[in-house]
Amino acid sequence: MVKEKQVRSTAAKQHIREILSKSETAMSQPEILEHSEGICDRVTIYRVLDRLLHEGEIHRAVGMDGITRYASCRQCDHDHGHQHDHLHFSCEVCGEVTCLEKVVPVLKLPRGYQAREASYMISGICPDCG
Amino acid sequence: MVKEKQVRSTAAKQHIREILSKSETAMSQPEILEHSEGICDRVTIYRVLDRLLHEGEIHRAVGMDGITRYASCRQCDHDHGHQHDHLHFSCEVCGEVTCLEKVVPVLKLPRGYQAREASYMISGICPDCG
DNA sequence: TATTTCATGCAACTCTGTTGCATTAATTAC
DNA sequence: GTAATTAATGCAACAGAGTTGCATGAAATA
Repeated sequence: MVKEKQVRSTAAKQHIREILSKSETAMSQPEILEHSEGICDRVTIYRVLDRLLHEGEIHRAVGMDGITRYASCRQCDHDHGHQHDHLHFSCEVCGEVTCLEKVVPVLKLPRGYQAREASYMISGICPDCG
Repeated sequence: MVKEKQVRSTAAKQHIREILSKSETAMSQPEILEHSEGICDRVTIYRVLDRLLHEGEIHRAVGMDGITRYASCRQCDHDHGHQHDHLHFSCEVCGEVTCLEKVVPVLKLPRGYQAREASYMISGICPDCG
């Protein structure tokens, strides 16, 4: 019998969830920290993000700069396997990373490879900066 | 008149180029350092990789771990714009990142976005570890 | 061979992300 | 409501990728 770790609702978690759900762009830990008004430590932010990630409330994408950014799940299809395989765009001018939830790359993984997580990132110039 | 910076051939550059061309997988700076037999400093490796990247000899992909890995250009199509938009697979067991040069994701970037570099990464379990 | 200019080594640094541990707070059972 | 349980937090310290400044060394060119 495996004991499931119970999910606890805390102030930090609610706060971070709200920051992400209000954001138009995917946010990194430092960006979240800026908007958190000192509600918690930066380590806590990392840990809350991990939990939200595992609980399926948010997804992440790694930018060309190697920084992980998080975004809440919106248009993703929870009924069909809960995939977050849409494209992300990283602007080289303003630095913002945007979820392009409607753009889902099509590909065929060769035999033998088992996919668990995808990160599709294109960097360039976004409409606002172009 | 803009003076082009001349391309110089050095021992470190040749060595690193050879390491990458012999590798079956995309390599990070620490991995290259391990195979470099102390031929040069780790900072030099970063700088050489930057040069090879700009000269179009190699391409890079950022893994889910946020680490940048480099691979030499082989099957990429130099005659048609020199794109390195193939898929990369990051194994969660052995940690290796492989170029799947034959798998090129198909997508349509929305109007207004200008692409300059792409990084398509799927993590999971590779055929050797599955 | 001398000159020019690029490449290298070294040290120090920045930044993202992680870990250990003692303390605090949310659940649960009573 | 209160005590017991266990997860969450804060803090400090750490790890590792990647960068920068500067003096030195080594290609390429004439």
